[in-house]
Amino acid sequence: MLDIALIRKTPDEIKARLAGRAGDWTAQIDAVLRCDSQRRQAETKLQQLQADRNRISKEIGAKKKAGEDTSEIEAQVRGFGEDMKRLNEETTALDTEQRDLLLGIPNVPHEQCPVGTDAAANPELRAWGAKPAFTFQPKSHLDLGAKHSLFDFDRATKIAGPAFTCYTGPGARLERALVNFLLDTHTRPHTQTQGGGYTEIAPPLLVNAEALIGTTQLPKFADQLYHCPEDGLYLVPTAEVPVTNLHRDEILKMEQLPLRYTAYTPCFRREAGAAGLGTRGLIRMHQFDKVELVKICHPSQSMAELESLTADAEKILQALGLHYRIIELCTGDLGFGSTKTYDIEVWAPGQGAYLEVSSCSNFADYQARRMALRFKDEHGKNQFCHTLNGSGTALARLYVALLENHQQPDGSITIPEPLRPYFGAEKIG
RNA sequence: GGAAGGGUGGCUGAGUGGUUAAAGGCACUCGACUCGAAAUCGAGAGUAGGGUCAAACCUACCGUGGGUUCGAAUCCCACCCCUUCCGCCA
Repeated sequence: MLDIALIRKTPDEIKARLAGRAGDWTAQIDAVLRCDSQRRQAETKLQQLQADRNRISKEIGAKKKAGEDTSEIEAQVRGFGEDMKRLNEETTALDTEQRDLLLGIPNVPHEQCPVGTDAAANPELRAWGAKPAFTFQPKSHLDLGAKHSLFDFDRATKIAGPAFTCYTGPGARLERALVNFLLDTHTRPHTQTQGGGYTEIAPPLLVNAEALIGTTQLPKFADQLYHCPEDGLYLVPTAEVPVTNLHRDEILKMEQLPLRYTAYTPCFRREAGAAGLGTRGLIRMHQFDKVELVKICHPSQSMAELESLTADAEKILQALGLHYRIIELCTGDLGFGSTKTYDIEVWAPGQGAYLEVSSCSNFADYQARRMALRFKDEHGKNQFCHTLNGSGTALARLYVALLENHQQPDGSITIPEPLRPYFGAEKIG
């Protein structure tokens, strides 16, 4: 969430920076300012009363010890109780209201973020490789999967429902090979050209509400989450949630930064109201695998870390010989908590379209403030960390791109060189 | 799921309803002593909110939330977490 002190100090600047986003946030900012002023007023009154009571109560203690009569002074302070109770309820309510309001206000876009109203205004920053030239009409991954029995949508629908799949035989092995290849790539010792250096995490797949509030999925996007109400737990929509929250409510040492984590998890999303759900094969499903990259760093480093995070995700696509492009999200298309985001889109010839396989974002201190994630700076002061994350990469769509880009005229699929040790064969079919 | 025990600062560990402004110890920071260090001595040091140019200062925080009381770490209630044992279980 945004810093209330900053909103109080420069409300017009905050409003101006939020103006680039979808929706009008002016009223929301005014509401939080009004609430903040009422809250502080009530809080000051309450504290004044508490101070008086503490002083008098201490006097009573001293007098009793001295054997003096205290009935008069006790009667005097007895009346404090009701006023304090009322003021306490008032401040608690205002405090809750203020937090709720702040949780509902998105992050301010970074100054460098291109201004625009929707995805059409997202600039393409660069591309790698080129669309492969086929001497035949390239097939969709659905046809290729059916030909080689790589996955089974019908039976997955029978046992779970639509928009689920079941990988089978070599298809399941390919999925597993990709997971291992991605994790190995990100966790190997870091080098400037090859990336790496992330610590592998295998987190819980069910998380509590506090964790989801920390990374902004709650309270605003509750309808996208699978929920187990009896236990107060939610299925993770992305490893970002458990991994970023590892250090929630912690004060880290500056020397620990940056922390770089990678995690493979399945991701569960209700996709309520989403177009194309269950009709485009592996492209949009309720459950998909993903290898996530998460960084927690010093504020001065977050922009540089965003560049290297994106580069680390790109290396995967390069290693697999897949053409992709980098899109920067404009202010109107930016995610709720993000201040700057790059999307990586891989070419899928069977779809004739680019597919988003990674979204790399710098959240600055927005998530850190929500989860009280701080570090002690060189002056011994607590500062909020900056957090980042990006897919490295989403598996299902990478799988689509792999099949569709490396398909051969005879319908077989060539496995890219770096993946062969993991898959155990040079091709499928 | 059942039973018992326990949750106090960075760690450890006291704490009969009223100088708890949380003892003592360890670790830490600064200073003194020293050529330097160790030892010793002295001082300081938590988090959050309010307040201030900055301070001073005020308030809250002893697992969490309620309650009793003029006053709660301390008494009462509910819940959460940890440990051990039993049950169940990959």
